[in-house]
Amino acid sequence: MSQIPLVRRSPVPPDTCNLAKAIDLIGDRWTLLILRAALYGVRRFDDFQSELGCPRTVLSGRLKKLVDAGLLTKKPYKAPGKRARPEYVLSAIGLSLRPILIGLTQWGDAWLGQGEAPPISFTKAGSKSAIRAAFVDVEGREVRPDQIRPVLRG
Amino acid sequence: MSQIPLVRRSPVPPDTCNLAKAIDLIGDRWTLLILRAALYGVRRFDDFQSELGCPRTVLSGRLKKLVDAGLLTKKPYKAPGKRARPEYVLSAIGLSLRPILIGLTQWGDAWLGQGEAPPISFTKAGSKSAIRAAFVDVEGREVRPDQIRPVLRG
DNA sequence: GGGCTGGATTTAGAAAGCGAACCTATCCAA
DNA sequence: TTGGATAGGTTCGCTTTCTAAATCCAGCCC
Repeated sequence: MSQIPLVRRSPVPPDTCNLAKAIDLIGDRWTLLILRAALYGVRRFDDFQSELGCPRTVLSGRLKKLVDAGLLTKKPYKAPGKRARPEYVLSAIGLSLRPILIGLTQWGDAWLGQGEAPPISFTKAGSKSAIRAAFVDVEGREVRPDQIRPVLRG
Repeated sequence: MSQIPLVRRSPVPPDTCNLAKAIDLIGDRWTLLILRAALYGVRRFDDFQSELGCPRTVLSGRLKKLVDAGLLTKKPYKAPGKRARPEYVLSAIGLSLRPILIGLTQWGDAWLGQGEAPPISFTKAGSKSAIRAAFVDVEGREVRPDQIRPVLRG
């Protein structure tokens, strides 16, 4: 079980913590659902809207925020015979959230799935066995959770 | 860059997706900040409150939700000469979110840290070199992001 | 008993969420 | 050239949630 030792305060105050900053930026229901859809390949306003079922005003605001933050890039596309419209494409910053959201998916599969087989899983290209989120050292070897030690700077 | 192919709809509708369920449960600012603090070892109502600076009513509600969902366990503690009070301790379910939040921390360090050295990092016990969140196959060997393939059930 | 302390609830005003209707620019067809 | 269809986005009221501050409540101490 490896209990975490009791503290009265976290070692990194929230206002200098990059986790807290990340939570500020993407830590709300609609933003996370937008990123989920984007990572599956959704790119267009109305597709997001019908996927999420959220108010258009909220969607519009969230997309703007994500573009401003650099997670999404707004670029025009043009279907033949249609007018040009903007498309919201994940940038490298946004794409790099993929492991985190896959990790959260697997966490949900394990604990919230009510025993059902997960609707989606992930494998290594050319293999059939599942992969999972974990920690690795510099050489890419797994580090088990009880081996993890936080190190404060300074 | 490996662009994600355009889709009009995600392959897993949000209402059967365990990622969406996870987002519903923990995908809000305060809940995530509570879990962050809990993973650092914070356990008590007032400590959470002064750590987060959130309204006590919100904190009380969120703690209840997390206890109901089984991420936190409420158990009494007693400081000598004080009355017994509840403590909110992470369960195995809650603890298993650690890789995800560390992953998000490192994502924030990489993209939101404005070039500053991260205030906290993580190493393997007995080592000095940093570890990072990644994917591994069944044998515990790293799988690089471009090697990941989603597989739909059925 | 009376103060102290740490959890937790009440209340009233501020902010964000919500659904539906509307606006706007472009392409196509008549 | 006018009219409709379409996709992106805004405006408008209404409801819910968030917030801050005060209050409550149960023990433990003296």
